[in-house]
Amino acid sequence: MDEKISEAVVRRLPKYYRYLSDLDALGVERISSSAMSKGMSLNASQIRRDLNCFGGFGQQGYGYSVKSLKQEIMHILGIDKAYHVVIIGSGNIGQALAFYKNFALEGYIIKAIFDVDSNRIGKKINNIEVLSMNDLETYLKTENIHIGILATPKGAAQDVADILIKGGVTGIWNFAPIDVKVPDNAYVENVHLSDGLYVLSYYMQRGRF
Amino acid sequence: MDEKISEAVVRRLPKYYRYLSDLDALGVERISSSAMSKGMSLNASQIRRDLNCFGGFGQQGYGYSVKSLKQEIMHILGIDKAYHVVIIGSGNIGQALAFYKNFALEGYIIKAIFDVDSNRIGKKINNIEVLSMNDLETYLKTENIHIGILATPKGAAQDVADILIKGGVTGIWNFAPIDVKVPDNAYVENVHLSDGLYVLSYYMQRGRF
DNA sequence: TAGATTGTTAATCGATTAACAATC
DNA sequence: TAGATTGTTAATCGATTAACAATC
Repeated sequence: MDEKISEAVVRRLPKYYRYLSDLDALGVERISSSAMSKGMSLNASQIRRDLNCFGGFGQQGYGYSVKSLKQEIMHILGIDKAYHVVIIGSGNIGQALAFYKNFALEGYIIKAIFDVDSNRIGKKINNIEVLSMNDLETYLKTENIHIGILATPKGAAQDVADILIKGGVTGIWNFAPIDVKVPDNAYVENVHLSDGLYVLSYYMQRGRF
Repeated sequence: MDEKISEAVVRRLPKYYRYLSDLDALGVERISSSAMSKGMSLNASQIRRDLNCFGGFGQQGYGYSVKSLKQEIMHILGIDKAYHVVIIGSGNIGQALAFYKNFALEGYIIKAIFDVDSNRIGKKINNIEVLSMNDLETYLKTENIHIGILATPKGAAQDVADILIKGGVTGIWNFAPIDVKVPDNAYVENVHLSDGLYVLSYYMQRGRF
């Protein structure tokens, strides 16, 4: 339970969360690891092992309570609390994320958008202010921001990340096509959207083997 | 060389491609696996092993030619040719993707956007026509489309995927928060954007261990 | 040639799966 | 209690890393 938890396990947690949310929405109350196994195309042993990294949530002879397991995973992922977020860059991706309703619903509250383009500064996107990049450093001194979303061009990403980290941000969700580096006490999730398109092209061409 | 190539290897290819593109842009002509190792934070053995899945691109005592290795990887990934693409759904994500200039530059040519919203049908987004979902099936009969990008709500995703596959599409890039299923002769890349945000939250809360 | 670096085999490590005793 | 299903240990599998002979 306090062994180091592998990234493979962590990356399966959102999948469990999604699956359990769906079950819960359908009114399903309990589920066994073998039923989950079928529904999610994962091995039942793996599911039990994954969950037991965090605690014994099941009950022998019964299975797992959908509602409480979902709740546990929300808590493990840390998505049961509110985060203050800024978006840097109001281009296509920045805008799409600013408009994405689910973020607010799930507690990721977008407090401001920053951009270098003077045509955009002062405007609002989905009722969120667009501020000047020049003011980012000062802004971070007064506001308590947890997460920065990088939607800048490649060249600016690392510099902006540095400013965010210096300003106390501990999580960066990076959409720029470059691996941004952060110190050990912060964390970055590099997205690399087009990598997925390349992998898709690979399999379309070569088949699955 | 004709062993089954593991998905782990395939998912590293875009990373190699990005790194080599950067080197090439900087005018670097040759690189050794150990230099790549440092630049990419990957083990040098792993790099040599990965590349040798596809052929012996290096030269003992010299290393790899940046330009030709980049070219080889482009070819392996199948991104050295043109793909015809349709986007389904003209919401936030659909629009952002429609506006994304790099796709066209890299040979992913967006031929049309489909939507159910009559307010959007007939309009243009970044000079690409928005057509009615009702016409998708017919459209696919006359046009040769390789890739469908799903940017629909969750509930519609699987149905639309089925129509795309029936219409001859072999690759689906799915942004809807659900795992879409396709037959064995097609391939789907499920994106699940918010999973990354959850994983980010996890590490922000728990640290890396 | 001597030095460098690959391609590849062998060793290690970690993740997945199977098995089963514990227990609800 | 009997049946079901977990939690967990042991076995297997695959991926990563190390080592080194081949060779440019």
